[in-house]
Amino acid sequence: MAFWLLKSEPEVYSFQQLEKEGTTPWTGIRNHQAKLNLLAMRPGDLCLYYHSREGKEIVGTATVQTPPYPDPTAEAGSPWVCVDITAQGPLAQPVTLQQIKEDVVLQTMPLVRHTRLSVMPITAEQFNRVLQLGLARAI
DNA sequence: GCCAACGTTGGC
DNA sequence: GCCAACGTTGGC
Repeated sequence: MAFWLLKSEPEVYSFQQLEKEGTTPWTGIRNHQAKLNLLAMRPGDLCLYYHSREGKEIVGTATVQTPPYPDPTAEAGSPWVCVDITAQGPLAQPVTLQQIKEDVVLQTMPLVRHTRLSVMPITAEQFNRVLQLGLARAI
């Protein structure tokens, strides 16, 4: 099983929206590196859901439902793909970009250096570290 | 709102 | 095939 981080601008498509819909096709990826990452996804893989710009924090987790398939929002014959993802659950406490930058385990995620990559692989250790930080409740 | 990073486009 | 111009993303 593999672990991923997905980025979305909450004003475009938020984690709350994903929770409401349950499952959604993760379409519209038009970057070749991100596409390669989508192609490596398999059903059952686990994803962290990051809100870029408004938020700048990891807010929840999702699971990959399908293998990669041609993105229906792309021109026929184009190389772009998508997968269906399902909301799993929100973090009790979002993990902020600042926390990520300060954490020895998390600061090596591509999110920090490759700020424009929207689908990126992470390690099991990083996934678990975010869950651990996300369990802490704010006072 | 600004700007850095970076991908894409188009002229040559 | 090079590179300047331009558009987009996303942190600050």
